Amino acid sequence: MTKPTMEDVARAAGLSRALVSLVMRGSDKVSDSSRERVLAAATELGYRPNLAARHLASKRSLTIGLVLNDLHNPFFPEVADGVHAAATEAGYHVLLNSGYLRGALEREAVESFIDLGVDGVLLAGARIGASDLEQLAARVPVTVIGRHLRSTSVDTVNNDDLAGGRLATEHLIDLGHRRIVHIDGGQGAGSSQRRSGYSTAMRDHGLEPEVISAQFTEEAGLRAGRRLAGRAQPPEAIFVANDLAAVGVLGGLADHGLRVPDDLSVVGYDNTSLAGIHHISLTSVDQDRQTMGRLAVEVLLERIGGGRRGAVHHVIAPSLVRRATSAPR
Amino acid sequence: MTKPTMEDVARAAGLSRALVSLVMRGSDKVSDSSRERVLAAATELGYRPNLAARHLASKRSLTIGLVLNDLHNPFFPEVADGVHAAATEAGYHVLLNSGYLRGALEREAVESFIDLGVDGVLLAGARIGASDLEQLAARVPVTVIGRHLRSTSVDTVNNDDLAGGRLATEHLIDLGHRRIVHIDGGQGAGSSQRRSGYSTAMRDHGLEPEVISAQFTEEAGLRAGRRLAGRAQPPEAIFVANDLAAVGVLGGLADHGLRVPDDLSVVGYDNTSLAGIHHISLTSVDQDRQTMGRLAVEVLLERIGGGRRGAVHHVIAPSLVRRATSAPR
DNA sequence: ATCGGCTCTGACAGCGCTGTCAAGTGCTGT
DNA sequence: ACAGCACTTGACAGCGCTGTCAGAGCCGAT
Repeated sequence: MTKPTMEDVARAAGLSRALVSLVMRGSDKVSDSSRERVLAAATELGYRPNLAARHLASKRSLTIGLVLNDLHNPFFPEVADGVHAAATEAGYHVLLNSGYLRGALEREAVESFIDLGVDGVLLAGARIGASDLEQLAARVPVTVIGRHLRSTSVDTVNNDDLAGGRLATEHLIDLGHRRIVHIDGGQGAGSSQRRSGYSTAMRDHGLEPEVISAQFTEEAGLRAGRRLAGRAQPPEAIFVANDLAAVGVLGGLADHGLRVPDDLSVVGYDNTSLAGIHHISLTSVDQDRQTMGRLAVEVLLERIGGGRRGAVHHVIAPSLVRRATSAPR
Repeated sequence: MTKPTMEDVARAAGLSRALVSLVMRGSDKVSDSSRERVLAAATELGYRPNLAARHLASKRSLTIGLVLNDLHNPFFPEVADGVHAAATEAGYHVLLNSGYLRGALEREAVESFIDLGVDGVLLAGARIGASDLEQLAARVPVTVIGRHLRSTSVDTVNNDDLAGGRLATEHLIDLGHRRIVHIDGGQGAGSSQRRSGYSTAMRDHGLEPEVISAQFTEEAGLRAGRRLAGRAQPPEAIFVANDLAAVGVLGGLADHGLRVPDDLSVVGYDNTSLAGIHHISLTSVDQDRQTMGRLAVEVLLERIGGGRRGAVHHVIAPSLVRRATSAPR
């Protein structure tokens, strides 16, 4: 009933506790036959090393903590998939926590990871301020996903939001649209880069950019969509700063009887599961979140293991996924 | 740079290590002044108790593990919200992990929680087999959310799927529909109860039930929707076993030019964020997942603390949320 | 017979904390 | 002045493991 310890395994295998410890740590100084006997005894007893004790003694836990800023946002699960896959391959455990959209809870989540003794922390969509992040990085290796930072101690993994903004815009221009409006993401991560990608693409083609300021929420998109649909002359196309807001925009347009893509085209950003839903089928800019998650783990483990000093800032190229909401003029 | 220990705090406060330990454990045998000095020294040094050490010594961790079966399903985040809120109030930490939709990984997630020494495990939407769950429950307190089990050692928290199925069906009947089809969720949790809720409600009103078997996925809904839309005489209304599949159904109907709710009504189940999206606006049966999460924590803590023997099976009442996909005939 | 080389043992200290206990310390009331 | 009380101390064992080390045992090779 009580959990078996190393002692128990050693006794069952008829070998010493030290040897069992060596086997558990994967030492190569153990003969195959002994290893097998130990392993057999361990599975027999259902033995599993006590991580708390192991960590206490070894100062490392082979565990990394992943804090997702918002569980509700379909952006994050896929990042988590990538993180989980890469970490598992490297022999690390992943602990998850959510910031529940509040910076304070996010901090608390990170602190509790540190208390538990994780070897490193991954923050996806962090709300925590840049200076707090620096302080954090002094205590534990930190990698931030989905937020651009000019830090020398915090590694980051991002997609190229500038290129993504340009990509979306040029797609619409290629389709023959000229009056293209951008609904932006306010203070949201990557929002300003996406906006300037849009603006420069427009200007490069001799078009006048028009930005409507909003947020990364459905509600904000809905309002913006209604506003645009209510105009005497609605735009020919809209590039929205993320999928959630884009779906809101679709709703707002539908309220006014505007048909997508017959009357106008809409492009989103992030290519979340939402965009892929057949009933929505939103053309969107994809950032390969799975890869971002993997990359983040690699970078983090590098820092944990090698003690790299300088920060690494990875930027991956976005791509466009064409669906049913964008069509030629 | 290195993390401060109790020793350090004691020295800084000019008190003994034993006293610091008492303060950290919230003992009432400490004078207010000493308590304050200790606390002041602790915050000064940025001291945080090492959870691994604490757990090792005390045999309890004040931590519970929450395993979400699938991060991608919008059903779960809200459960997590409730769990987090209730656990925090009770002074417990919550560790999250995902089963990434695979039973084996789910098992692994639970095992790693146990290795870490959580005081109890919460499983939301567990894939793990019933007998495995029993075995698990012998090792650690377990509560399962969103799955009906007839266990004497595992507590459960569910919504009343039977009543929910009836609710959805009667709503459609009340609207004047008679040829109402149910698209079910196959082996999915609660699927069979929802199905029989539908069937009995139909029969109670002298109507003939018709069930199309599908799954809890958008893809399955899409196929079923297309199939129904292609009929010479499509049904007047469809009750779909969950929101994701219902959204698929909407897509399938739209493909065939059927308008919702003008040509037929659609009702989903779960009232996920998907249903609330304006552009979708799906009438759906709501299970109060936040409350379910809270309840699950209460039940779990009861078992952890009191050592209750028998199992508790909570069932909460679902409610209908009317939106734009259902209308009078 | 001797010498490594390999494998294994037993012992020990230590990780940071809990939990218990006998033995203080200082203060109060009488 | 002395008991009684509330608080504090120091000591110790222990949680399950790591990590290191001297040394034992056994093997084949020289």
